[in-house]
Amino acid sequence: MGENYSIGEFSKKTATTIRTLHYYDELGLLKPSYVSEKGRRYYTDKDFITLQRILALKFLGYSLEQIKEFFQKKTWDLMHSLSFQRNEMVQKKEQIENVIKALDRALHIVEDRNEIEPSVFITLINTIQMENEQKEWLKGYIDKDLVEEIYSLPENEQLELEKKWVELSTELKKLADLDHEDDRVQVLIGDMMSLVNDLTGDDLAFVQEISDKEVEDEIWLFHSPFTAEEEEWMANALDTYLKRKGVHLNNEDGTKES
Amino acid sequence: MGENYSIGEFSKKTATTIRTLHYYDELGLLKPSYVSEKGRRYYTDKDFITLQRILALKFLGYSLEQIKEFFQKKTWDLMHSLSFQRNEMVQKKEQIENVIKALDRALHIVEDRNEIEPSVFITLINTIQMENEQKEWLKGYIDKDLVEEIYSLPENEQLELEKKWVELSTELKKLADLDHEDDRVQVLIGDMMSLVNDLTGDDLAFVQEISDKEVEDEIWLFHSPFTAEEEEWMANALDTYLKRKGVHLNNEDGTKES
DNA sequence: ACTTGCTTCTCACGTTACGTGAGGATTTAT
DNA sequence: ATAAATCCTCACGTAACGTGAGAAGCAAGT
Repeated sequence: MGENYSIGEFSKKTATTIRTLHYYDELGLLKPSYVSEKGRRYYTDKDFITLQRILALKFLGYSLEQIKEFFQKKTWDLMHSLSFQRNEMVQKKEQIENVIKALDRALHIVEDRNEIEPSVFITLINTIQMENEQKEWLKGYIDKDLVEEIYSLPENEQLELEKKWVELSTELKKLADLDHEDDRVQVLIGDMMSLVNDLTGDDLAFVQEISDKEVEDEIWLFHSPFTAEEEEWMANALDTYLKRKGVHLNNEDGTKES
Repeated sequence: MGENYSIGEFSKKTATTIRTLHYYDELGLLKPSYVSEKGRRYYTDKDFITLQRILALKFLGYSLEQIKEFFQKKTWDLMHSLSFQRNEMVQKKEQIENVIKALDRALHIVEDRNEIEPSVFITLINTIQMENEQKEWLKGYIDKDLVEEIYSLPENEQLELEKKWVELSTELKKLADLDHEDDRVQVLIGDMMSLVNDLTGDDLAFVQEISDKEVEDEIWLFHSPFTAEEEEWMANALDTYLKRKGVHLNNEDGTKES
């Protein structure tokens, strides 16, 4: 009951390490009730209660420094303190949820194809990570409602789109040594475009718009998975594609039969 | 395009502090493409891509050390790595959710009564924190199904019970200088008992059972909000209560009218 | 050439809550 | 008394930078 425990006994009873008790002593958070002449620490039941307090507050996410203050201050606005702490924790939780979401999406894409281009992978993560910033950024370039629409896709459609995008990007990178007018390339470019169309409706022009914008002074928000050379190659391929498409459209508009 | 950026320019473009870039250089994570004779660092677009990779992986919760390894290793089991990371994050999330739950319950109790006995408060947090450990512990003493039943109460009932428990504990502590046979004390003890009854059905004996158990060698899992003296006082009050109740019960059993 | 002013450089200590020895003193058991 | 536990006090290590301190580099104006 009213016994004195050596630090070893006390640490076993409380499932706390000796080092931790030393540390709390050093901080002045929990001084043992009795210290022998030659410096040995002895704890009592009273100290146990103090330790419980410390552990409880630590569990709630307070730092040892804050706990020390609580112990010293007479007045402690519990209500305010608790709800503040709650906010902190909720934020942390949301942050973690974002990470989990990103991991899930990455996993979904990686699951069948165990190999993935690092650059494509990184771009994907960046896209997920900066979804919100990107939303704001994109709103500067295309219609706001459209942006909201893009990001309000149902979960699984989003996943499928991402998957397709990864596949196409990967394939395109593989073909980067072919001529940009090669049919295989043009097919992929076409697929890429129709993927974009799925998102943007039929506003093909928006692709051009975006690529023409000035971004000199801004922070580099994201980069494509393609190198500078690949980007140029793709730009050419895209030009070719649009030209042919234009012709094709004209054909359709003019004479229905080729 | 293919420019060289000073560390200041680069840090602005990438929204990364200079110190961070210094640090990554030191770790060998991101060495600037070019270093002048007198030690000035100059970065290029290639470095930007590397930085993006670092940031993306950091976002997913990897340490800089791990990221360094990823960069060095030829083979990188992405699938396994990602799902492992997912588990880690989910655990973290659950931990935080527990904390939030505890904060919510504490807030609910504190909300009207802005003042609360520290000892009562700590006990409450401990109770919440160690709910699972307690469940296992209690199962050693009372019926397992009963334990499950206690903890499977609907959310709001749980909250109300806790609230009542805090109120009663607080009131009891206030009356601790009165005689344990005082009627006001006995009323509170009665309330406490009926609260316990709400949880345990009519098994009054279980209170006795628990208090008689040996706990000498075990880790101290929890403590009551009462001091040693208060506990003795309460034990006496409880004795008195049970005795009177016994008489009363006998009365009821024997002669229905007093 | 000199001064002003801005940028960058390299130490190097501070942060948080302990973990992990090192080396010596003290207590307990035999 | 001697061996075996236990405990003591330094004191460095951790992760990812933040934050000066003091000195040097660099472009521009006088």
